Amino acid sequence: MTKILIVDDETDILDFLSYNLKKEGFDIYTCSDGKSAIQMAHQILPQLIILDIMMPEMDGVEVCRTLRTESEFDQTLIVFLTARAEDVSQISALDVGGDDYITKPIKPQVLISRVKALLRRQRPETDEHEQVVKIADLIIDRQKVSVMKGAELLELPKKEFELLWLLVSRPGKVFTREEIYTKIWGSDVIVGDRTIDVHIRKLREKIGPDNIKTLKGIGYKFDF
Amino acid sequence: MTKILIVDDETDILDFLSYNLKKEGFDIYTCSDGKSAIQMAHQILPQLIILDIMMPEMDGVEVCRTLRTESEFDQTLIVFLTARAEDVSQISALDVGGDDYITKPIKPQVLISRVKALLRRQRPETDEHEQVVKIADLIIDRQKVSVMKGAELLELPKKEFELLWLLVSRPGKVFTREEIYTKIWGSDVIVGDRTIDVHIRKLREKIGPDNIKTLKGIGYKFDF
DNA sequence: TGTAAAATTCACAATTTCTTAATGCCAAAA
DNA sequence: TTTTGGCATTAAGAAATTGTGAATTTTACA
Repeated sequence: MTKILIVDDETDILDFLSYNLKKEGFDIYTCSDGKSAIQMAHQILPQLIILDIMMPEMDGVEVCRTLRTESEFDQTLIVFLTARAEDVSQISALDVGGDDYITKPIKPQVLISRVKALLRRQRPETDEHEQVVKIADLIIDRQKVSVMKGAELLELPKKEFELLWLLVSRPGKVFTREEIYTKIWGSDVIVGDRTIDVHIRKLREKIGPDNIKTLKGIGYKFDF
Repeated sequence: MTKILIVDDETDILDFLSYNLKKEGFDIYTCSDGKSAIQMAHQILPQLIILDIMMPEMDGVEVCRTLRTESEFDQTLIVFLTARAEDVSQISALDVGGDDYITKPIKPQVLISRVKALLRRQRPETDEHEQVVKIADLIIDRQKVSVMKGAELLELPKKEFELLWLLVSRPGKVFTREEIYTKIWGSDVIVGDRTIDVHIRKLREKIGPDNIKTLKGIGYKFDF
């Protein structure tokens, strides 16, 4: 079931959103301030977080920024609630790692279709806790750290596996070198420019040359 | 898995309790004030709640009283944390519907045995894991702590057996060293870097070299 | 309390994986 | 056509990780 965490200091809005989304079959969690939101997010690990921008103490943008520094929330969708369409904070909100925003007053239909659209965009099979991804002619098992290519079993070394897992986590998405560095090596490790190329090459050697595409000057993506 | 909600305004204590209980395999949720505690309790529906009595705004006794008015929490165990054994609030705490109390300073052993005792009282029977596993050319019997390899009977020493049992409990899954440590030694025991290797080696000596696979930088798995 | 088995440690050896550096290749820009 | 920027390829050696035999410490229990 899709878990959604809603954060707003106004109880009315919390109730309103909860009601409408529960009706659609989502698993709703609520919370009324930024600090608890972060705590809860860690425990719930929701697929989507709806964040009011205007909140006392810690506002939505701040919460988002905090969550986005943690790799745990890489895949978590974050939607902002904002009072007026013209609000400048919308821009900074999306800058900070938000995926979308919804303006008040909220129409249930708009809310629901936005939420569904976002979730649809999200990788369908790889449900946060999902440990097996089937894509192209590959079955990638996170727990077994193994890849089946057709009937053949591949055992990739750690870095290669992580790289593949990253690319496959969002098929079609282009990962910049920067992203790949920070996610696989961590931002404090410094490695040369060719390191990623080499790993990409080894992956291609093993899983075939067609699935991993190079976009010159931009990055790599997994295509299928 | 048993869910435990811990409520305390002091982060140190929260961390301390979380750490010790997680180590025992409980599913831990935390929260630092009474109001959020009630909100979370509804969403998590934990089997047990550990409540600090002294908290700003809404104290533990108050939280307990509130929860006890709802039938949803009839079966929920509530344990109070209190600073001194003589604290009069203990009495009112238990009056109010608490199941037990623990006094600070908290000793991990006391904490754990209290919690387990309460849960044991609660839960009549837990169906244990399968006791005999047949895999590859092995028949592994948990109760007898013995392994048949073909027609040959092996009697493995405790640690070796536990390690084999762990690996075999999820064939194919890679267990990191970290996992192996915490599951077999417990995260508070410190053993050297080569200890696992040595046990793996002894296992391989006895059950044959092919079934236990090393994934460098990741861990070990049982393959078949 | 003595003793044997079990568990752990240690110092290296053996492997595997990762990174780099040098060079080639290609397409787009000058 | 030449230059240039960016990626691919390769092989080599660094670095990280695991394996091993023997020694040492612990533990279980007679």
